[in-house]
Amino acid sequence: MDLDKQYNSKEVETKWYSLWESKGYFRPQSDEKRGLRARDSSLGKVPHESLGTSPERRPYVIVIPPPNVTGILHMGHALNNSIQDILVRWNRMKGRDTLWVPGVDHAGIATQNVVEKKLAKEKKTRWDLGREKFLKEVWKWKEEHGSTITRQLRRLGASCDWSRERFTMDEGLSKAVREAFVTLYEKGLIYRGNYIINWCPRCETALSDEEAAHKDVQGGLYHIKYPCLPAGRLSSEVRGPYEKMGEDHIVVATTRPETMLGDTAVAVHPDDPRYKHLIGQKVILPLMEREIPVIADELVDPEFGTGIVKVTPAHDPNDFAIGHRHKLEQVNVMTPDGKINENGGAYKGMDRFEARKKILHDLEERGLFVRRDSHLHAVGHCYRCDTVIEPYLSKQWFVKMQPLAEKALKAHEQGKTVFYPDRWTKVYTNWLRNIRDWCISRQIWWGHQIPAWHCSQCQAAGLASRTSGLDKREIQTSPESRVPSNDGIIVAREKPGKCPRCSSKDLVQDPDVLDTWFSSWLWPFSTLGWPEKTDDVKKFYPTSDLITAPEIIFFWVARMIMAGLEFMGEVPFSRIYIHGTVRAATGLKMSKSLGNSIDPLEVIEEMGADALRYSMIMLSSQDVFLSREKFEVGRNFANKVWNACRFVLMQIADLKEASADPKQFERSALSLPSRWILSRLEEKSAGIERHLAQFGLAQAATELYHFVWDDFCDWYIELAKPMIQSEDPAVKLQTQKVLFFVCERILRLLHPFVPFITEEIWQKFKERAVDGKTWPESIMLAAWPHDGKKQFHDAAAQKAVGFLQDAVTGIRDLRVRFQIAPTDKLKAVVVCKEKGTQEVFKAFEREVKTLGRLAELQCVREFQKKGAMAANSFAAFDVFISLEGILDPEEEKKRLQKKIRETEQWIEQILKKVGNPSFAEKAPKEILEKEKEKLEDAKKLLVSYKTQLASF
RNA sequence: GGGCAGUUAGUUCAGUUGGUUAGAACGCUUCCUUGACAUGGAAGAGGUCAGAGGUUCGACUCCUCUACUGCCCACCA
Repeated sequence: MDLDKQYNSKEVETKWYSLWESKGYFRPQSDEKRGLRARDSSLGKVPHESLGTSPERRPYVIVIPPPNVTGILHMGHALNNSIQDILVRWNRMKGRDTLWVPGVDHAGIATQNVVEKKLAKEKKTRWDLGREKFLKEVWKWKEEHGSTITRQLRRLGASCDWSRERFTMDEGLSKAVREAFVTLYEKGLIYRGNYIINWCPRCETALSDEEAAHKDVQGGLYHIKYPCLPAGRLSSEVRGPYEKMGEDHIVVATTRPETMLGDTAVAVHPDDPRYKHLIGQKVILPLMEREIPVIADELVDPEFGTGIVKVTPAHDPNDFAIGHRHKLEQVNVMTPDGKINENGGAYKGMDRFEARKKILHDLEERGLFVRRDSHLHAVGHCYRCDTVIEPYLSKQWFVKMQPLAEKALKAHEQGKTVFYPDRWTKVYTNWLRNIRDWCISRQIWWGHQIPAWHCSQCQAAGLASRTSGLDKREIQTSPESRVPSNDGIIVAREKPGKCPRCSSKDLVQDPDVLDTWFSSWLWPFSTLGWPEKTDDVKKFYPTSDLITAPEIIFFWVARMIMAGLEFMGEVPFSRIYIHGTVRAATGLKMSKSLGNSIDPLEVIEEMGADALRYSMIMLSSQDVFLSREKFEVGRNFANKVWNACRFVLMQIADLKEASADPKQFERSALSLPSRWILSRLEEKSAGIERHLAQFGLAQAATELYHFVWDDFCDWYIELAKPMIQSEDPAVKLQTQKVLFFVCERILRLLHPFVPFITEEIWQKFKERAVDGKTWPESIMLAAWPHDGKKQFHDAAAQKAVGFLQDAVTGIRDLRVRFQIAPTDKLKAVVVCKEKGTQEVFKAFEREVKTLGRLAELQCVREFQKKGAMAANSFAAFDVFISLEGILDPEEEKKRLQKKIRETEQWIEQILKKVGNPSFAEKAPKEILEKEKEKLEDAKKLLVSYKTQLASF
């Protein structure tokens, strides 16, 4: 019946989570076939309030950011999912139908890398296995390891509907991907083109702009001489000019010398007076000994470097653009794995960085190397493997983003998407306004293969573009327009039987797969069954809130909104809560590679999931800086709650009428402390509700923490102790009832934050209650205990308990100050003029005596000194204790004088404020009143101090 | 280069639309193994609210500038 002395978090957590899940509590209420959470059935009916006080009738739905299948739960996830779970549990308790769809994405590149690494240990590559076998390996890996993170989410207490768990490679979601791709293609929003993209030579795949992480790198800016070619002096002496070049050269500056092998021009600014005469001339590209023209382009910044740029259209996005304008040849000098190819002459086969060294060396030998400046510049790195990205010309699939972004912007203008906190709105809209096309093809195998088929017949017939092979990303010598090209390509939802043009059956599917985000951006509706017209789609789309970290706004949030608008005609969610980033105490991002990460699972093992959750939430008002000790706050709090409830259960052992019904209380029958705690409870519930409604989880958690610890444990329970000992059985009974009532409500308020411990305790409360059989089976199905009513509000009780707290604190202060042993029972005198205050102390005699450990408490109107006494003064009263033989009068005088000085200063300050004529004129009345009250209080205090001082 | 945050007690942070003598947690000092809890209780010390101006009767709060820290974005070779 009673709680164990020690809270066993591990046991409790496993017990309740499996019960909740097996009973189907995580499923939406509307899944009626399960017969669960039926409000009106005798099982689920809550006696004290009706469930469903929420005016919101739509279901509460959130989409979990799919964690990556290769990942494990890190602190960022723990925070994110704690927040989501709190919101879901809170809304569920408010009676809303709730749905939380969990799942993971297939993390194309990351997962493939993991499996390839495994193969590498057996000295095998994916090519050795071939596509089909390799994919089998990946699936096998996924079956074995892919559920780690979802298991960990359970440990955290996440109340996801696991029966609806999804994976981006599921058949249903794959179908959604194909549908989305084909639809966009048919609308002309997907095209295939030859562009400079971010290429990872290690993963050998294209990356989107978002997947290229730019980092500042201290590199070199190399100055290199390109010999000029005077007209008429050309091919005969190719090598000759180098030696006697004299002034006949120009100097270009570059950070990537190895790309010079692919230079097809040199550019200057058209208005640069230094170089105007060169435009139209030719220079020799050293090492390759090619003749290349000097052209003029606005893009060149005359201020940077030498003002002359080498143009490599196949290896730099700017140069690509310049090359496009000037119809330059594009010479690709690199292989997909970052080596120099056959276009690189003597450097063929060298690694790009090795080639750089060799080229610089060779240039130096020929006297063409001028100098190296140290240069800090941003270099793209693969976000998965951190390899330096190579801007690379290749044929890829793209999504035309502008039309999609415009819809999203319009929706935002109509107020359909709101960011919390508001400042992220600008980040979001700026990105949308400057959006660039999205490269969605990846040259890997793990993922959704692009639903496009190439007809060999058509391509052979020359109808096709210059694509000759599928796997070779060969050089394209002329830029293509961004118009979708149908040549030899058939895009379809399923594999076509034959080519619609030539009826050939020789069709080969495009080997590329889609960017993982191309499936993730459909998540809010693909997980509900789209493109099928399922009941779930109808009922749960659009969803309610999206909770995520800032780094994912572009990757995911913006794209989901665009997809929602495009495919569903409606934004996928209207509120977007961006929470802080979890960092190590040093301020760095937590990451395993830095060795500064804290494993949430370890924290759960050590302190419990509730402790982890509560600590994180309390810290989450902005970026969360973590260290192990920070979790002690939550652990200590959980322990406090446990023990307070244990105490309550012990105190009500003989209580027969324990109930959660608020109607059982008649104010006139209640003691002041009981009236006070009920009033506070109501007040705090409202505050917590207010905070939760606008994602103020940290404030809500902090407010609850202090209410439970300070108000309930430190004061109410302490006040209740003497009341329970009361000889008046009515007082005792009433106190027991209030203890039970308030504590049960606290459990419900706490439940969204600390689900496990509250369930464990609440079940004991349910056993104890007379009407326990009519309570719901689980606290997670109980009603949220705030209904907006103000039935317990009690200003008088709050004021009275305020006096009591002051008096007790005042006495305790005196005890400590004069080092009086706790066992010494003192005599104390309260001096107060107002009758109301006197009555309060008369009513509180027993309580003050207990809490202040007094033998005797007197309450008088006028102060009469009897021997050595010391006092603490408050505006409404003074409290004295006798200190025969302990008090040092001189010390006490000094202290009083100091107090008097302080109080005088305070009064002066107020007078200055109130005395200002403009203040009286302009300040609001309430403020004026407040200031006057303050002044009164200060004056009373001053009188007290002076009276005391005079008595010495 | 552009943008956005932050700067409050020894440390980590609160501080709601300007209006209590600026708060909490941890740490620190003193005391307490009083039958819910030492993962506890009581009391206390500790702050020119980054700096400089401005608006105002009144600024931690609003505005401007400066300094430092952090984050995001950006094609300057």
